[in-house]
Amino acid sequence: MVLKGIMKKQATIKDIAKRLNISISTVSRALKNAPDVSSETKKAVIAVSEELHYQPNRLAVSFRVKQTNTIGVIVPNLDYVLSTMVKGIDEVALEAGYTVMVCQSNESFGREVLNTSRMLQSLVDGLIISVSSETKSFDHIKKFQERDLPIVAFDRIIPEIIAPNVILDNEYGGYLATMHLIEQGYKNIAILAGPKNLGISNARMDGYKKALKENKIKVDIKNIIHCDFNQDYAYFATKDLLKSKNRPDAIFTISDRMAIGAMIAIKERGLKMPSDIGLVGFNNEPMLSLLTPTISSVEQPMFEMGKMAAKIFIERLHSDDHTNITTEVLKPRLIIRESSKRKGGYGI
Amino acid sequence: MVLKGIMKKQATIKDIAKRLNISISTVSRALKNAPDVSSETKKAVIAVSEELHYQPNRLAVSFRVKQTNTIGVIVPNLDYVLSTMVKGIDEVALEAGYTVMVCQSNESFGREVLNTSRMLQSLVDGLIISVSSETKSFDHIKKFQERDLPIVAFDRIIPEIIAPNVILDNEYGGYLATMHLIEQGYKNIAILAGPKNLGISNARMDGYKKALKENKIKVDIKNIIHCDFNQDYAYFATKDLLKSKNRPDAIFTISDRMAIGAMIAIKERGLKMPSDIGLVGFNNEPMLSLLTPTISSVEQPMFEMGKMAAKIFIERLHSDDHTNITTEVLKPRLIIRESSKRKGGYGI
DNA sequence: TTGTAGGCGTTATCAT
DNA sequence: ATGATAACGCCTACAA
Repeated sequence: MVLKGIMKKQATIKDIAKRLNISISTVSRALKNAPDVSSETKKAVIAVSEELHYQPNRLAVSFRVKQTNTIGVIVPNLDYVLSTMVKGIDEVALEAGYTVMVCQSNESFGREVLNTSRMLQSLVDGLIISVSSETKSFDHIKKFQERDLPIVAFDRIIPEIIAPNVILDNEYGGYLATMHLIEQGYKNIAILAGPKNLGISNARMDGYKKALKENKIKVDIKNIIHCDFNQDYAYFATKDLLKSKNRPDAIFTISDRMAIGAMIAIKERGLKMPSDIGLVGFNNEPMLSLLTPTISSVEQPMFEMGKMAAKIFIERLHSDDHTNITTEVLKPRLIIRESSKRKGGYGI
Repeated sequence: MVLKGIMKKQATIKDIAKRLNISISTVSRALKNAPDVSSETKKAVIAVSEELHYQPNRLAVSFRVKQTNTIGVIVPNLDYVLSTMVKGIDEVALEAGYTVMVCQSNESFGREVLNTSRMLQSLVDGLIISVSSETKSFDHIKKFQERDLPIVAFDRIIPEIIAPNVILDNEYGGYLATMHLIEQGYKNIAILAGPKNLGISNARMDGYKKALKENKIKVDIKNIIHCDFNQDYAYFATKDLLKSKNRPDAIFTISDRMAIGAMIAIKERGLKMPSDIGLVGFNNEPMLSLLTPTISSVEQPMFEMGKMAAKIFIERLHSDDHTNITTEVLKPRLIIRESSKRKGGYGI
């Protein structure tokens, strides 16, 4: 039951110094290629350090300089969209010499708080976070600010007083999808939205409403269904929708999982896509092109968003000015497939 | 361009000591509830530490005790299977008070080496890894051993001299799938295997061969196709297979992505599943039940595997005995769906 | 160009 | 029960 430490002791600058009969400060300087060290000593130091397989003790350095070169990343989960975004973060961070530490909150506020506090206990230089759906208070995030550690929020927005955001233009996404359905001749378009208070959901719905209004189509409240981000809920909601007297002739779901649920209900009802009813999802998960019919969807620039978040983060890390809090908004694009395309033209 | 440190200085045990006019050693002891501190001082220390919002500086502690309470996890990517496994690791680690640091190698050996070396530079207490497909040499992993840091490999096996493994019984998975196809009356069963030297692939193929032999079916080398773990390769391979004179009447693919590729080729050829040809995949990704027809697949206990890996890791961390290197083998199960079920009976 | 010395926050080994 | 002090590995004024 004894916790174990390091056995084969790592060489330290002390060892190098001893070997060369010089002081540790000289070694330290030589190792970081300081200008005021003679090239001979430098060479000697390098040689010995290699011979001894010297590796700087990052813990000691971090402790000393109060910087870990580690970025904390917290995400609600690692689904297709988020794991791709994380890959983008990784990409930029690694290149900039930072290590990324990924934690999942599992959409739980408690877990998120736990993660932040662990990270805060000195292991990270800042935080890139996509908050859990439960997160309504941001005290745990503000704690980073109090220590002047940069924060960047991505995917899901948080109040701008707190941190810069990198998000998708969700309204535009909803607008794109709805406009497309209208162009294809659908008249009675329903939306499966997410929970009522979720920003992402409302934004996509706003785009939906905007498109309808622009086309002088009245927004029918019966066509707006709030349900969980979940295939089963979407299935039942769609089932109900299709039973109603004036059933919709198209459905826009704000996630692909919901689109799947809707699709199943549509098929059960014996309706054909796109002729009887149109369907557009959101996220463009790869499986959509494998289904019958293939399903149209709004695609996010996931990888780009991750890269952008990391880029902004690192900029802030290297700057003293933390006042200019910006919100970076990336544009989605629509991928048109069979489920919604009933006119000729140039869909993809 | 100035790197920033911590602004609002965190309280330290020194501050607490000063406030109470006692020594820092007493504070340190009180804080960790040592038996030889009077309960009064203890109480006082706790009170002040709360008032000052004292948080131990983990960096200092880690530096001092040479232990970070962080587990490094390296995976080739964060696809469905691996991200679920990571969730399992997370689960156990968090509960045990460890923080998990996840890095992706992107199936690149170089990236994997970089990740390990960064982690090794003192930030982690050990490593849980699923090696990249490029990884043939294990020196970078052995370095952990040299420092006596525990390693656990999961999902993809590495030589047992190096570390304990938590893997799936891949042979049994291949056996299950093939037996099922035989039971369903298929006679000429092909396998889309992975690259020739990949352990996982060979094991699944061994199971395939075993099932055939048990049923006195000759293993036909023309029915064994090696191709990349990839939808497109599988598509072309299947296309070729179906063109051959004596075309197979069933295909077992060692991944679901490959099954998709095969499915597309089968449909193009105008063959029906399961009547004309049977198909079984591997991994049981959720989308399989959404396809037409739904596709049978071998399911791994992903979450369990993650938990198991973390459990073993933590056991080793707390034990001095590192000699007993075991390989933990978990059993997969077969999920039978439409693509392979042409007899009655109790499939799922 | 090089060396000396102090300190980062904590733990642990001595004393007292 | 408590205190003084050294040490962990490294960096960085300051001094020489």
